Amino acid sequence: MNDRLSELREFLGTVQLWRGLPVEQLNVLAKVAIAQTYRKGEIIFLQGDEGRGFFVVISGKVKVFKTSPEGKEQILELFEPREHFAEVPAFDGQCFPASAAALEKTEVLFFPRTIFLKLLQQHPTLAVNMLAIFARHLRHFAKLIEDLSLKEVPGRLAAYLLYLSERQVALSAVELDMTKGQLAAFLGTIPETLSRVFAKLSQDGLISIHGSKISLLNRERLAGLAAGRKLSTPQSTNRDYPDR
Amino acid sequence: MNDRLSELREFLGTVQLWRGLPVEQLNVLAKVAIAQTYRKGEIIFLQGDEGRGFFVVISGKVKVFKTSPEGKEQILELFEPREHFAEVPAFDGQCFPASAAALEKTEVLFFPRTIFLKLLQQHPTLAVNMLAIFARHLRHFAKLIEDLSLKEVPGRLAAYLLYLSERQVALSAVELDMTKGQLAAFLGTIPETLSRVFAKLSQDGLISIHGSKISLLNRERLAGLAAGRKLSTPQSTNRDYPDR
DNA sequence: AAATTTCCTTGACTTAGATCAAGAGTCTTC
DNA sequence: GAAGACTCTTGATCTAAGTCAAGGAAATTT
Repeated sequence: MNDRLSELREFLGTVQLWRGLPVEQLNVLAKVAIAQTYRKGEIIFLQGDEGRGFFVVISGKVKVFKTSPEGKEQILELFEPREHFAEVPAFDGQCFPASAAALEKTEVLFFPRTIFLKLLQQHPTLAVNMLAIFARHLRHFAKLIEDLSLKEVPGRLAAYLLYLSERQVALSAVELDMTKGQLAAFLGTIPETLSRVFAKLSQDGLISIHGSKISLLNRERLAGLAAGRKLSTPQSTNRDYPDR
Repeated sequence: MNDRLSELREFLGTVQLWRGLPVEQLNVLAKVAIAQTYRKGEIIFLQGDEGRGFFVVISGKVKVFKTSPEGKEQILELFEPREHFAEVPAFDGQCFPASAAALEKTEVLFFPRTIFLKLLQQHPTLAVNMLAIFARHLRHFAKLIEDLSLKEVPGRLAAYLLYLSERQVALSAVELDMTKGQLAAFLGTIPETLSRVFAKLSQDGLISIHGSKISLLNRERLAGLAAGRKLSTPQSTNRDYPDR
């Protein structure tokens, strides 16, 4: 067993989807995996392309997104090392329902659909892993639909900031994990609007901004916004439930 | 084997999820299924409720939806006889990510989570059925996100009318399968706006309306709208590509 | 470190679509 | 079949957010 292969096998063992797979199978996967490198901004696949397989991120960051004819973009999900994307087309053999591009220099492993399907049949545990992954995506999409349809941009931003502050350890400041332009596309808006909303929340004393570091000054009111309540008059600060 | 049980078993055999399940298992399912009836408008569960199991529609129609604090509603999916919903909470045991209500008098079968999980472990084919179902939902949600974020209401309506005309046999007229009010919530808007958009498309000669029957007069331009192009000046009718 | 590109912000303006309100149809149901 | 209750339509108005344009701040390249 040469070095590169065993290193690869070790990496594959840490990927959600393959959890519980015997070592021999990981070795098989390590052999059939096709390594690909993408430069910043490069397209990995386009919506409508034939879905020949799926991808695991080794390093870098990938966005899966939709675009309108006018050029507006909606990011569906972001993927970081050890995460995988495009499992649905790999599973059902239909075309990619969205496009994917590298947000920075990115290495991925590509797995052809055939191998994936064979493994899925042989190892029922894989199907359960897959179900867990699909279930997570479904919950995420349901949340995104709710945000787009029922919340305004300030609410979506507030929800995202609170989500970040849960994920990150830091006390009351969060660090944006993408550019503001990308965040705009993620929240279903455009950079100009996001910029204005940042300014508004800052003015109203809910946050303060230092580049990509955002301090959350009033979690109650941020949570209110995130729950769909409109930004109310400041009045007494720090009330538990701002008026609707 | 009494009559009601065998009838139930036969019905269960026609449900996607249980496809390929041996007859003995269908009998087990028929025994544990809990029949429930809901009146028109009645709530089946609310977003946030504990997900104790999932549902198969026997008769009637169910909407799964989200609501904003202000009362606006977004329908995520509609379910008709033989279809099932709330599989995700049944699988992962977390709370319902949306609410469900009966649109008319509806009979459902409820299956407790425990039985569902046991069967899933014993019959790997079920996991594959489930994956196919989840994959379909994911594609549907991705489409809905695209519509909400990147298309305007006329485009969403045009896409829906074309979808109906594919599904229904009729030549150039389609019959709406829900009230216009429900359609509005399905398309991410409100009845007033939908009504105006119907009027606009009718004025521009793309459709003609007779109650819930809609004739599609110009599929090319409807398809253009659905693809995200703006409604252009009528000029010469029936051009393949209206100017953007 | 200067230069070039990318990213972000701000201002003035436009617009799609929501809100509020009032009628007009339609369908139940008593 | 009259009464009541939904459902749909239309008008007037409002507003969140998109568009267009320009300047400034960062970051990357050479």
